[in-house]
Amino acid sequence: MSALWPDDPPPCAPSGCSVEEVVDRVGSKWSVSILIAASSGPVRFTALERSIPGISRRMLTLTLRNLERDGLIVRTVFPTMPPRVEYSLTPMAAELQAALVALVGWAQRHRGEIADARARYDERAE
Amino acid sequence: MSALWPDDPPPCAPSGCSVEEVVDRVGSKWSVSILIAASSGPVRFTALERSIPGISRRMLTLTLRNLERDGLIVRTVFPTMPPRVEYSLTPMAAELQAALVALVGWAQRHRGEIADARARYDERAE
DNA sequence: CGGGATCCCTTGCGATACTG
DNA sequence: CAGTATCGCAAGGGATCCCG
Repeated sequence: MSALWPDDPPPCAPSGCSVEEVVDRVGSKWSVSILIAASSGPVRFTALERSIPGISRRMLTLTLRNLERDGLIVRTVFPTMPPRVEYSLTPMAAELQAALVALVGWAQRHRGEIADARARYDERAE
Repeated sequence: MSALWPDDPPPCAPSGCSVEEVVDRVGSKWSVSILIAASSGPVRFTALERSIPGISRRMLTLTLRNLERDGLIVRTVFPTMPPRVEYSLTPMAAELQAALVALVGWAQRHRGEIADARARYDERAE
């Protein structure tokens, strides 16, 4: 077998690149918002809806279902009247929090820098 | 002004939630792969293409343009024949690396757990 | 309160072909 | 080598209405 080309970057990770898995899981528009909003303990549906500006009922439901499917969120139904449903993070998702917080922190620190870069790029292209 | 509802989770972050900005920037299908592949120093177009399995020429170009626009990647053209173009991370992107690596590490550690959760969820729904 | 069902439009993205 | 151009589909996601 031939050796890898010397100037090629390593293929993302040893033994199979799971980068796309991350993006598929966390890259949907609302996943990160929901995971962060749910990190402060069990949260109800409506509370989530209020704390995430701009999200539609439909996308909140869909994203919650996907997160539940992936084992990141636990859905608990209290059969009361009116119904009460609580969402909370699994231990696996709690572990993810640190990375997510780092990511959001980075975005906030460099928000202005990015905006400037965009403006310059767009102006230059006009 | 009324106080926030006590049981509402905090709105993602103090002073404006930039969570969606992060996701928009990093959440596109190939961004993370490219950023990681480019972290080992200046990389040429073709080298990137080889090290990211499954990416199309079109998406590589488009994603690189977006990353350049956001100030995450610098594009350097050497006017030789044949042409030679190198891509490298900006300091801002280098700072992002740590968070990205953490994210990928998390995905790899929990890959099996997630697959299991999915299988159980799907079986239960059938 | 916590959703599900539909409609519909925008976009991401792959495939393919052409170029300096 | 390092792209650009065009086509076309399928998924993502918003709006709206309905329901137990």
